[in-house]
Amino acid sequence: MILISIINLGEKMENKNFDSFIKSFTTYLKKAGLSNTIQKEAILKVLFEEAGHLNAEEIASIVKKKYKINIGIATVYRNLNFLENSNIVSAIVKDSSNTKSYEISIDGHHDHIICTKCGKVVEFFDEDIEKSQLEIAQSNGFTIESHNMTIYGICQECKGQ
Amino acid sequence: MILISIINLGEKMENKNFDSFIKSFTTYLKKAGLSNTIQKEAILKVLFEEAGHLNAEEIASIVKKKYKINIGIATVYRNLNFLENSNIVSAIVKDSSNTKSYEISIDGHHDHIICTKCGKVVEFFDEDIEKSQLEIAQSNGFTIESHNMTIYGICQECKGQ
DNA sequence: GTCCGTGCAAAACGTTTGCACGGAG
DNA sequence: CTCCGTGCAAACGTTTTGCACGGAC
Repeated sequence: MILISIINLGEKMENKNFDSFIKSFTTYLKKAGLSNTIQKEAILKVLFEEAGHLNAEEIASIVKKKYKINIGIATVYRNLNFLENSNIVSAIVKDSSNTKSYEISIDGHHDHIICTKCGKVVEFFDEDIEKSQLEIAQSNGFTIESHNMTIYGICQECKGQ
Repeated sequence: MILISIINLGEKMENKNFDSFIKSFTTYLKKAGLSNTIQKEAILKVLFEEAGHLNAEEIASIVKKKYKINIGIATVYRNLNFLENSNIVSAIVKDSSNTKSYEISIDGHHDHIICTKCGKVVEFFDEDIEKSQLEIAQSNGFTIESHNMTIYGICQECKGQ
């Protein structure tokens, strides 16, 4: 039941601006008996505005600089974990490092191509791959919860050099 | 050039027994100016025989118990990194923990479905997904180096409970 | 004798936890 | 007054690094 409202929140986020997103978010928190804070909002705003894939340290640093809010790294991790479990943000691991990078799920689900040279991340969504995954999981008796589809390679610019 | 011989080694490994595999491996090391050691062989043998997805600690522990070889965890990591870069072993991350598990690439490339409840790993290979990935990468100007396709879900047995 | 790979221990890294404080209801 | 979320610092688990030793050539 909680899961349903979480997923709905994720879906409702599409095509909205940040203010209305925060409104839904606060409502969601209240329903769960939790309260919104300036830190939670700042983390989300950074992910919303930077639109990149940021790790916890980067988020903390931007929050401090841009919004002059004192924020502890533990708070960032606590909130990112909460947001990830609520399907509001999603995490990817850029190869070679063991660091998780996060992005807001506002554009709906997509997968990633990452350049192993410059780190550039390109997003894509492929209906066929999604369908194949579902079939594979089903034929193996699995119910899909999530998946991670990341392609690593060299981008055009880096090939040119 | 180094990369080519590495990839060839990976391909040549299919359908061979461990002895001939080690022979190719030693040749590959010699070409690269490196030497084989009892530790390298033991790590590979464990991955070859156990056929599961083992993390560094597990590999070290099995090497010590089964082959009575003293091996330091640093050596295991050093060799696993080398083997991964040489495409001889590949790593997956079982969700929630941040630990890498390794498997030998002897059966050729495949992807994984992991049960988030019991940790069971099922391997699969899907021609259509592979093809789609190639097309997506190309249309974005990328040359694929590798990819990670992991589906997380609940397996039949865990659903039954 | 030189060099490379090792074991050990310490360090580094990303992340989580314990605790006391402060602000909201 | 209570409770929840926070900052800080310490702890944690995984992985990497520095160093000295020993064996292969």
